[in-house]
Formats: sequence, structure tokens, C-alpha cells
Amino acid sequence: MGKTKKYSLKDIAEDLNVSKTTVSLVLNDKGNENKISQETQKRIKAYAKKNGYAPNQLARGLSRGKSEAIGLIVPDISDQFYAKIAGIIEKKAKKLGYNVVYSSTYEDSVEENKLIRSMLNRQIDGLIIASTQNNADDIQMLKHERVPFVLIDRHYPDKETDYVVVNNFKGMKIATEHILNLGRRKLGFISLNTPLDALNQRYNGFKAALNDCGIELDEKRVKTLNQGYFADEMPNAIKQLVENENVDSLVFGTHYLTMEGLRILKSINVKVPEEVAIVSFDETQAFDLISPPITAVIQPINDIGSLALEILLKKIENRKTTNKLNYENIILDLKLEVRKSCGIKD
Amino acid sequence: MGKTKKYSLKDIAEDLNVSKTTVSLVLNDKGNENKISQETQKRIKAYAKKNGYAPNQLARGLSRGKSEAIGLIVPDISDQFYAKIAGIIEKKAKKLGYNVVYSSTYEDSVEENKLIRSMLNRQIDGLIIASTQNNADDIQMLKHERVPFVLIDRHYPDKETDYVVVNNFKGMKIATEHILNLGRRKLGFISLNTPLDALNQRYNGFKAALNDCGIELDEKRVKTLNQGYFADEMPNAIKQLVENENVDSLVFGTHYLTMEGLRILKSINVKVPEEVAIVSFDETQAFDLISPPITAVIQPINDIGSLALEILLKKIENRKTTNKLNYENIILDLKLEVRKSCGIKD
DNA sequence: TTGAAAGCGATACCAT
DNA sequence: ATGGTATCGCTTTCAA
Repeated sequence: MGKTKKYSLKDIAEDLNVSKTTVSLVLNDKGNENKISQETQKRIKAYAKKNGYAPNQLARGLSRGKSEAIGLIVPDISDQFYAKIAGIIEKKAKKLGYNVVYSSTYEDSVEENKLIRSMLNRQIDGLIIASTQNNADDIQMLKHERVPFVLIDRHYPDKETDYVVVNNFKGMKIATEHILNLGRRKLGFISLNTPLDALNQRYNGFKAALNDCGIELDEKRVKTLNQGYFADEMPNAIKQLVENENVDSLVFGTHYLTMEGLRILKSINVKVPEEVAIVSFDETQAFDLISPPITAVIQPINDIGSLALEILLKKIENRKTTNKLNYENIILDLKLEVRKSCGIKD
Repeated sequence: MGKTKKYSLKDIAEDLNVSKTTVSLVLNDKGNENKISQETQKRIKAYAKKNGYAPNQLARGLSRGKSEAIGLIVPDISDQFYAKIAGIIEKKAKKLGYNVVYSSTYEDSVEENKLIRSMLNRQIDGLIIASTQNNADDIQMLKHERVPFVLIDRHYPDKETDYVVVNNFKGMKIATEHILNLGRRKLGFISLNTPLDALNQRYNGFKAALNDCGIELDEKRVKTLNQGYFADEMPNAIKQLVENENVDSLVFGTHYLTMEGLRILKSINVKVPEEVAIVSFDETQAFDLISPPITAVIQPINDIGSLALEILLKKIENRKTTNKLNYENIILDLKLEVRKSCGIKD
């Protein structure tokens, strides 16, 4: 079979009576530039191939101080949104010869800290991070150590870094205006009780739209649920909003809240959009198949992933050559996908 | 700040006037068993902590020949199903002190081969693989090299390995019987044109149910679409099935086919379940919110993930101590989640 | 109780 | 054109 033994550089060198250096050069395609004879090159390459030689990446990384791998840190890889982004980044990175190593923090900044350390200690060449936003120290450290990194989805507004995020404020403002334009006036808002800037911006966008329309915000109509318990808290939130507050529309801060909300609305037989209109920030796969199809603000997943990777690779390249510090700050616009859940103008 | 310099074992040793050995032992909690004085231990630990020392994992892995990391190889991390499994495995592995490194093959066996090699060369301690099923050589190699690994979701029926899969045959049989029991007799089947055993088993389950019911299979009612182009091919498939073949039910081989099929049915105004009943193998997030809610065979994602990890870790442990070769073959049963898309018995 | 030194598998500088 | 050797940062065996 020939597959039995695991060959190392040394093995090949000994078997072929050449030095490790020669083998290494040839196998890294530096044979010509180092004037290794064609014949030797051929022998080495053939032998390596025949025996399925593959370099030990740990040794290689240790020696070179780099690894051709980038790290991706997200809150939760099983979340559709991040899983998709991971997919985009991975595909593109592979094409460019980089491996991607990803891991989830589950919104725990201590975990985020560990992951960052651990990845650095694996000689990762750069990092793409959707941070818990509660880990400013590490961000500072990364800057300090000049580790190439770019923040996605969430950034630290008061720190200069590269990032690619979306315009949460504007996205939610557009969504809210859509409902307002349809003549609804009693809007409820359901979001998460977190310090995440994105959620706050969405809330601000909601308020701004109301304000522009001359409507006063009624705090009783905004519910912020707790991250881990939103499913438990949703029934009450919905009931209060539709039964006590008599809202004619519901604006959801993120896709899974929308889904859960929809479940409750269904269970208490509230008609969408006749009785209450629905708009969601971000969507999940089958939103177009739900009845009514859900109007939602769409995340530009592709752009987030590819831009982040491009910027990161540029950083990695530049680190060698220049010392210039200029940051790319990309704020992507969001589109509202209008479907049926808000009804139509009458 | 103290965070400036990156400390190595050597640095600590020099600063503290002890040897690298001592530091290494202490930091690996082998201080006591090597009778390093409590005081020295304290000094070292304190100093390491103060300076945020973390071992270089590459060096560590290289030296020990292992890495406390396991690899997870899936067809596509952005697929809900695999993303969820990845999440389960990651969470559990972390608790047990293992890192998880995952990567996607996009159903390309060459890519799978590369990934396996690459992970091995990163001194991964074990592998969990949802294989392309077109890579028997590597499976053989892994067995030969005694690399701990377990197959999930897809296995090689003619190779002895550990695996945890689901009973695709039975799952689809149950689903089909459900439709049959509701009195439908003209069933269409839409699946993918792949050599994947899982899809074949599902097809077999479908046929078996028909057969048990005394219905002859009409091949014109089964459509197999091409993996990458199913969305393009779906409209025709559906039209032929409902318009020419007059089917009264549609059985889908996997969740994304169901979704796409639903889109087409909707666009040509076919009523579900009145005109055609729908049953799906596997589901996606909002299947319960679609109207009608979609009846689907549910994958035991949690079990797949945790069992696979448990078996793998057991293997990793055992490799040191025993040479016994016994394989765990787990075939999980599937449940049908009955919703409304097949109508009810009349 | 602690230290010196070899080794893990590569890379890269300096000779020849 | 090719080889010797130090080095990367850690673990581990053997001595002292």
C-alpha cells in the first residue's frame, strides 16, 4: 500500500541521500530559485508523492511562526446567521490557501478571551471576530501586539479597529417606517435585554422612525426579554402587547424572536397582518414560506463574510511590508424584503 | 499593563532562576508528583499568571504528539443540520477540555482527503467525520494508522468502523406509511441524484412502504434532482408530478428540497394538503410556522452529536491502554413529527 | 527537589 | 547546487 509509515522530511532525506534542507526547499517549490538540479527535484518530488508525504503542520507553524490559518470567533456556530458567514469565509479562504478554524463563545466574554489566546497560541495568522462586545481588553491587546484582525457584526465604537458591520439603526428605521407608512400607529417592540450595540441601535432606529412620524414612544410597548429565556418570556410579552396595549404591529429585534413570537400569536389566534403587522430584523430560512410571508430586514451575509476576509488578508500581507495604521470601517446598508406580514396600504 | 511581551517557558525559567523543566512540570500540574517544593510552585504559578503566560500549542502538540483537539469534518457547515451538530459537539467537547476544529468538504472527496490529512498533520487526537462516502481509502488508512475516529450521519456499510447514524430506511418508511394511512395512493418522490447511502435508504424506505401496501412503484413519479441545481430543476419536477402524473402527495428526500418544492407549489397555486400532501425528511427551523405546518421526520441531532463525541473520547482513551478492536455501531431511530401538511383522515 | 539535554519536525541562515 | 546546524517552544527522560 505504501501508506503505512508516516514519512518525515528526515526520512525522505535519508532515503534519498540528500539533506533535509534540500528536501524542504524542493517541497516548498523553492527548488529553482535555489538552483537545485532538476533531477534531484524530480527524485524528491516523486518520492514524496509516492509515499504520501505531508508536512507536519505543527512543526511547520512552529518554525515559521505562521500557519496559513485564520481564526473565526462567533457567538454561536449553530446560529444560521453565523453558520452562513462561516461558510462564506471558509469557502473563500480555502481558495486563497488559508485554513479557517472556528469556535463559538456563546456570548461569554471569558470564553472569548480563552479562544483568542488559544488561537494565538496556535500561531493563527489573523482573526475574524464577532465579539461578545464585552472584551475590550483583548481587542486592545490584539492591537498592541499587532495581530491582524477584523471585527464583524459587532464592533467597539470607541476603539479604532477594522470592522465590517451593518447599519442596524438605519435598517430598523426603514423597517419601522414601512409599518408606519402602512398607516399603523400602535407599534410594539420586542427585543433582547443585552448590552449589545447592535440591538441598541435597532431600538434607536425604531424610536427615530416613531419620532420622525411625530409619535411619542410608549415604553409599555417595548419588551426586552432575557437572552436565554426569551421563549419562556415571550407568551407574556405578546399577551401584554396585544391584549393590554392593543398594538397593531410588532417589531422584532432579531429572527428567532420573530419565530417565537409568531408561534405565540398563532396559538392565541391573532391574525397577521389583519390584527397585527409583523416586521423582523433578520430572517431565517423559511420566512418566505410562512403564512403570511414575513417582511424582514435582510443581512448581507455574503458581503460581511467576503469583505471581512479580504480586509484581513490585506492586513496580514501588509504587516510584513508597512507599518501604516489605517483602519477599514465598513458599514453595510440593509435592505427590507417586503413580503406580506405588514399587509398593504389601503 | 504586563501584557506587552509574550512569555515563553524559557523566559519564566530565566526570570525565576529555575529550569524550564521545573516550570513545565509545575504549569502542567505535575508539581506535586515530582515533589517540587510548594514555594517554588507558588512562585512559578504566580509569575505565570501575572504575565498571562499561555503555552504555545504548536510546540506543545509537536512535543507531545497530541493536541487535546478533535477534528470535525462535515459536508457543509452552513447547513442547519451540520451547524447544529457542530454546536452540540463543540459545547460538550469544551466541557471535557477538548478543542474542536471543523471544516467543510462541500461533498468533494478530494477536499475530504485533504482535510483529513491536514488535520492529522495538526496532531488532532481524533476525528468525527460526516463523510462524502466516496473516500474509502482514507477510512482504511485511518483504521490502519489506528487514528481514533467515528463516522456520523453517513457510514461505509462494508467497512467496520465506529459510527452513529440514523435509520433512514425506517424513517422514510414511517413517513410514507403516514401518508398511505391517510388514504393517499398516488405518491411522488423527490430526492437528490447522489450515491449517498442515506438518500438511497430513504428511497428504499419509500418503496418498502408502497410495497407493503400493495402499491406498485411508478418510476415516472420519482424525480432525482442534481445536487447543485435542484432549485433550477424543481419547477419542472413539480409540474410533471402534479400536472402530468396527478400525484396526491409528495415525499421529499431532504429539508431543502421540501422548501424549494413548497415555493413552487405555492407559485402554481397547488393547495397543501387538499390537493397534495407533503412529508419531508428532516426539517428546518420554521417548519412549524409554514402554513400548513410541515410534517417531517426529525433528526435526533443532540444524540448524534453527543454519542459521537462520547464514543470518540472513549476511543482516544482506550488507544493508550488496550488494543481491543470493537466497534460501536449506533443506528438511531427517527420520529415523525406529524403536523398538518398531510391533512387528516377523513 | 531540581536541572541538563535530547527530541518533536519543520525552516532558514551560512557555509562550501 | 547542496549540506550543517541553530532555532521555534515545549515535554520528558535521566542524572544529580
